[in-house]
Amino acid sequence: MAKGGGTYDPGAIETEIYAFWERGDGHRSYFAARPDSGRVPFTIVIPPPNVTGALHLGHALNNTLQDILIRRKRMQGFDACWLPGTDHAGIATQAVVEKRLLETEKKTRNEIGREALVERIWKWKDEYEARILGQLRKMGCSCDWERTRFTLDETCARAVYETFFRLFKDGLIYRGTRLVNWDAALQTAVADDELYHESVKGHLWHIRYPVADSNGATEQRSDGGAAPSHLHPSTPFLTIATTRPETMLGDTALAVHPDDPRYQHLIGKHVTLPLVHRRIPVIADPILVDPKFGTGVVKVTPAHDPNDYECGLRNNLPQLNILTKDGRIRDDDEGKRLFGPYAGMERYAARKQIVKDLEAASLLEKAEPHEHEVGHSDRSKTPIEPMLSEQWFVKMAPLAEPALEAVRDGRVNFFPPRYAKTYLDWLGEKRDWCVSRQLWWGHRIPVWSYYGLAHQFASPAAAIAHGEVREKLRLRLQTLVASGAVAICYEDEPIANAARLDDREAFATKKHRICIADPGNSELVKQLADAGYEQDPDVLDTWFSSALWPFSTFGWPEKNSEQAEPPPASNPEFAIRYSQFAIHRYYPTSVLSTARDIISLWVARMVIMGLYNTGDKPAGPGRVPFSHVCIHPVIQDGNGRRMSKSTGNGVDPLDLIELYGTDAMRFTLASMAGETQDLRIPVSYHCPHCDALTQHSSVVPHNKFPRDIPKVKCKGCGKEFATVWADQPLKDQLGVGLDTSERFELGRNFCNKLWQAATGFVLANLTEESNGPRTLSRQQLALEDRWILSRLQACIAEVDRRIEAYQFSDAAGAIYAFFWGEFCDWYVELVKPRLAKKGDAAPDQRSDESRLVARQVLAFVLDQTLRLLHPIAPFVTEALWHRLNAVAAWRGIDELQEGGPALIVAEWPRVQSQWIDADAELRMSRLQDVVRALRDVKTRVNGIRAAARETVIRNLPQAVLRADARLTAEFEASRAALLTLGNCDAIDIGERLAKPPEAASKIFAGYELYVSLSGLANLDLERQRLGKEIDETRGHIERIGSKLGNESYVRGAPPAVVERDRAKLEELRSKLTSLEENLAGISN
RNA sequence: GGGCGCUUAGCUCAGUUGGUUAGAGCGCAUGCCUUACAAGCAUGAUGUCACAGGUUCGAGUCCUGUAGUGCCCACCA
Repeated sequence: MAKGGGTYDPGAIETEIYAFWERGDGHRSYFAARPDSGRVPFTIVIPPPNVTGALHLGHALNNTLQDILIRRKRMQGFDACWLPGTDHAGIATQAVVEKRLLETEKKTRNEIGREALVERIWKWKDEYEARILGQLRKMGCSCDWERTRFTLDETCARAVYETFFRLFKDGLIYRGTRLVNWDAALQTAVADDELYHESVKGHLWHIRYPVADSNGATEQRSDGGAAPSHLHPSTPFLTIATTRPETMLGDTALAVHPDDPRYQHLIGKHVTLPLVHRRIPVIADPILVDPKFGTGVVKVTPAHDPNDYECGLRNNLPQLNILTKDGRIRDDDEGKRLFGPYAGMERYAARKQIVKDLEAASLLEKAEPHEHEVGHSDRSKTPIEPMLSEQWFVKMAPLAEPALEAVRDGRVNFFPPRYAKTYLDWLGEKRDWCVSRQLWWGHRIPVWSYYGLAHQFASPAAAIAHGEVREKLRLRLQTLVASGAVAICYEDEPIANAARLDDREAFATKKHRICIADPGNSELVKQLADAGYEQDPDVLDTWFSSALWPFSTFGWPEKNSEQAEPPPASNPEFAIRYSQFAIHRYYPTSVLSTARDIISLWVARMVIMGLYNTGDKPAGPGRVPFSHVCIHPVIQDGNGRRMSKSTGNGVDPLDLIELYGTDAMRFTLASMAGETQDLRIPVSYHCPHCDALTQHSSVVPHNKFPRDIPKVKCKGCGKEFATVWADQPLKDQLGVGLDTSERFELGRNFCNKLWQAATGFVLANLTEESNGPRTLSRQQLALEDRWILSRLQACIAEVDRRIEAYQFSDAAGAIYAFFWGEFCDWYVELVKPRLAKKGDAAPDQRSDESRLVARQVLAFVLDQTLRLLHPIAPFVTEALWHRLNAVAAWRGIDELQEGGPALIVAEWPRVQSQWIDADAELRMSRLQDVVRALRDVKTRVNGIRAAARETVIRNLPQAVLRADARLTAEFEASRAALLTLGNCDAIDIGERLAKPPEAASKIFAGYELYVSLSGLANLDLERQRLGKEIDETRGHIERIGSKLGNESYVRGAPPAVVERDRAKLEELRSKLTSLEENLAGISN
């Protein structure tokens, strides 16, 4: 082969190989699950990526790991089912589409309306879903594409509505008030994760609240001590501090700590709310109040502060909302009455005015400048207001307990196990789950409300007609409730059974809500609308549908889902649905792979819903959705920040694939995916103009919005270019800088090494002669054959053990070390002489036999390596598999096996213990010692010669290897290898050989190597080296000696350890003697 | 503030129940186009295992504390 004959080019084969897999066996894709195969299923559902944008490196990692698991199980003969899909991601997606709408058309969602907005979001979803699924394909993911789901598609929606209905019927869903983050600009609630905090310069205002029960007299403390200084003797007051003075309008109490001696006498008394003169009580609350902070008095505004809200609940305080939806002080009747002059004012204007008025009334003690973090809406960039609103909740207490139990009793296991704590701690709080969101993008809550007799009818006839419509509905509802298609809830009474509907009067007058199991029943929906019902405008939390993902995707609650028997072949349509919705087969899934940050948001809720839904009966004890949860590390950038799109430091895996190849990316990610540490990957931009690298995201501020960094300035040429996250026009205009990181060279180099070794050596040596392989016995194998086969068994065992434990980096490392460090570096080099053909110089003695055996071992080891590596690096291994099949269809040692048409479905390697060979490994390690020693001597000789401007030598002329009789025979058998690999022209091997003059030496346990340096190099460096080694050896002897001299060590340590140290000491002493002799021998 | 990790070579990280002289990749140094591979080969150098105590015959490993760092959760009137 020509020198420098090209490197592995992944781009050339990846597309073709992926198409090959998708074509499959001509009947079905190799990726498709085979529910009719009779094999044991192995299922993974993908954590559905958000359709907000493209995937980044974090997704690449997670999906690589899942593909590793699924591909290995497929090869092990399981019916592997990896279900792909995407998540509608509620607010996140709606927000990006609204943002774009505003940017491109200057319109708000209210201007275009609910339907039009939702339509646009669907378009966005189609675009990004396609991009995401395309990325997964490029990454080589072997998903069963026929099963691709979307959390908002019809199949998933059915499960959502069914679940909501069951919860509703079981009384596990209720309406409650909750503080939400209110965006007054967009007039919507925003989720916690859509907030960002920004430091705002404000003031801490200290306000005096006069004590109201004092009759103007000095309050006496119960212990008779002096009043605190801030209690004015004539008009006592309490001072509070606040950053939002306008919220005082909503105060319904002041709180002090119950043990605070300063305020004991005031607990239970009242103060007057300044300016608006409302009496509010002074209460004691040990949770809200820290007596050491500030004045130890806190104003309580339950309707506008989360802590105050909790305090209000504890103390039965009224919740007084002071704000309108657009951020003004309320000016409805109650607002006018309570807030007087401030009613109707914009919130910040009100703040200003209130401060001014307090000052005027001498109730403002002081105003300190104060910088604090204020929550802002990611979408409008305005400060959010905590505001009370009515929401839907799921009761967690009864649901959480079984889910806790499932982890405690080991039905669900976390890997690494420490993450079980995260899960248990969070679920243990059993906090009710707010499932409603004030959005348009999502599953609309399937509840219709009737608000009693609110209708104004145009005429008496219309009223009568309406009554008839309602009566008809009532009768129908009775049937529907009885059949379990509808559930009804009267005001405060959670569940009404069908009998309640007998009460026509109540039905006509009372507020009630109707939850229907199938909101797709348009005829019923219309009937409800006609009868004066309104559907709840909100949608469900996106995690609600995510929680159902392990079974909603398989068609639950499809009827056939509980049937275990296959459908009759005579009904093809049913057979397809059966196959598609094979929940009986693929649920519970086998393993879930995800990052740790959504253990509570997602993992816990899947367990809850799985247990709740998948029992034999509705709401019966169900099955856990997976038995293993694999928590993989988080990818960080070079500065240790979590990699994500929103932080602006995300990396598109396609960039890395373009630069390094898919297998290289996957192998590198797998190599880095350890159990304890997150992966830090410094990334740079590859300038499209000048190829220079610019550090990635080194200056992106964490909290600033927008976080997008679509433009980057090149450090090399100074030109600007776009990042992959930029919009297309910008990309076209500036060119796109690809993300890159030299970390991925590890994988690229390994893939190249595999490719070169396989095509350039193994396959090249298999092409000639066509004798097929035959079964071989141990006697026919050379030392290196036995050794590499033994090492191969160790590698297989290690890879198995590591993948089973989700220790991916160790699995990748084991293959790397075996193939590169043992097979390529040693076996290939050892076997080269045996492959020399007749007529070549210096053919091996046993040429024919030996050559054929070597070829067979080469083919077999490559075969096994390709199988082992395939889950991690699927493309290059599959490509080589086909090439190997072409030249050696049958492979094996003592048992032959045909390669098979596709590696993706080839059998996973098994450890064959008959090839584990400790003797060969020991002999080989001695051979390696001698070879390394010879190379070392040569390198040092050449170092001296180069320094002296002499030509370097290619080979050492002569070496002497002194060993006992047994080892002499052993080395004699490997003489050729010693000479070739040790770059040595001649070697004497024997028991009592004379040490050559002026010799460099290496001392091993039981054998010594000498190389005369006469005429090659001066001896100074060898003397130095020996001196150093002697020092080291003496130090070592001293350490072990003193250890063994310590009686308590000899008594306390295990005998085997002591024995080993004794032997070691003996060995070191003899080594020291030799070293000293050698040094003396070359000293003047 | 609570919880969970991390701190080992210049960089990124391994290091199993405590037990030989603490390892890998990259980088570095030297020499090599040795007929698979320069994305390569060979050889070599590089460590106060964050710090301070403790347990032990023996600590990178176990315990306590300190400092730094990252993530998750809760967030201070």
